[in-house]
Amino acid sequence: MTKIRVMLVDDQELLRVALRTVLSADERIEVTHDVTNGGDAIEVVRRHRLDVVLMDIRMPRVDGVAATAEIVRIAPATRVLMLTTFDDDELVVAAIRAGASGYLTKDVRPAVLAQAVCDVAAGTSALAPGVAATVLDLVRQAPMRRTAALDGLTPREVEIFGLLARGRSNSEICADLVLSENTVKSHVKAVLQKLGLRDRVHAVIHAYENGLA
Amino acid sequence: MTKIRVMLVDDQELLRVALRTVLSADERIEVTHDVTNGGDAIEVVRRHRLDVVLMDIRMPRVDGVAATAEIVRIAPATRVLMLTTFDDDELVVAAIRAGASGYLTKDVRPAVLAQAVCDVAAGTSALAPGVAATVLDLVRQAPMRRTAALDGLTPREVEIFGLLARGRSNSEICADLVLSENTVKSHVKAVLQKLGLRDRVHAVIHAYENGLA
DNA sequence: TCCCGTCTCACCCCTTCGGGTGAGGTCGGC
DNA sequence: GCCGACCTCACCCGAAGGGGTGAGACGGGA
Repeated sequence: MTKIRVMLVDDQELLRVALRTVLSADERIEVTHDVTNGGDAIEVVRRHRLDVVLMDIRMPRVDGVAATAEIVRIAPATRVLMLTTFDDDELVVAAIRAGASGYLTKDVRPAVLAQAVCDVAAGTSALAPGVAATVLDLVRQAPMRRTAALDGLTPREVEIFGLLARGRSNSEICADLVLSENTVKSHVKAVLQKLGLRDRVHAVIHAYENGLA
Repeated sequence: MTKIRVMLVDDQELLRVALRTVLSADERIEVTHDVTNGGDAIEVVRRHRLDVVLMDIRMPRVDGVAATAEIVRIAPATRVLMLTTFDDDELVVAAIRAGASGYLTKDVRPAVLAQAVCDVAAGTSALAPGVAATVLDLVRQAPMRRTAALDGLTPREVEIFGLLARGRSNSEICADLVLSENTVKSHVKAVLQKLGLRDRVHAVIHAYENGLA
């Protein structure tokens, strides 16, 4: 049986050594490469066949998430296992969306780490317990990216948009905000125009697609 | 230090014995109860303080998902760890939504099981590798519950609903389906009426809220 | 066979909506 | 003080949407 070919990607020399020691102790695993940043990792993936890339999410130059996206693009068969010092919600989601097969925190116990590498190599996934909770929460209540797909809107318009997204009619909005219907119509018009939306129906779609609902 | 109080819920005697043996071998864990169905489990939770409920998802009478929902309702501090023979996508999601803190398959290795019990007792979560993949997929591409929040709609109406959800106007729909606008309006009216929706805006909301978009 | 559900279409009516235009008031920065 | 952004409101218009009603055609099940 051939060993699982693993590359380590971490800017910390000490940690790379530690990981190499831990993983090499497992007879199923062979650490074949060892680089310090995402850019180099991508180069290695381009030139060699790898089973698992164990990557720190925070690194100089090309960060872990970007590197992951590129790696899964050029080598779909190669699994990426994210490694981080803490379970940051946003990074977890970003990493998963980028195509990572797992997400572990660095306080993971050696045996678990080795097992996780084997798991992802086998095509399954691995989540650290602390991370799993985060991910489960996301499944429970659809994720909401609070970014501004509301660019250029004034505060009042954002408020109007929120009501539009909830399906309120103009007359309801004017009741909600104690405004004249004409004013509401003005705001709605401004919102649609600024966001380039055809009508309130598309405003609702826009809201959901951008996680504002 | 007090031990983690665990209840086993499984209709298979043999498995309960096995679980009890495995878990009792861990000094952090104490198996305090042992029942054969969801209804009994709920009763026990009502009367006793438990840390973790280890529950089979498939059981006669009250199934695991329903029991989980009830347990987390009446005892939010009690964690439910789902146990199943295979990782069924739908059940995983149902269990998570019901409030389960983890989901393991029965082929889990004893040490991992014990650790998982401790993990969820500590407030984190546990996912079997095979299950983790399923859950990650759900995070990657927004989950879609293909269940019928479309109850009572005819095939044609479902089709119309799909277009409504995408923000198509009546005239666009009539072009899409090669129908007269009057016909489209008839269908739209039927859809809104059957689903109890006020207008197409609410149809869009309905679609997103039920994962049909 | 008849009936019912479905799909199709028509016509009328009224409300809602979106676009256009204009305008008065407030507030903060230059 | 002036200008600009913002909030407020008004009026008009035409298009789109939703409610009501009715009806012809088709097909499958009782």
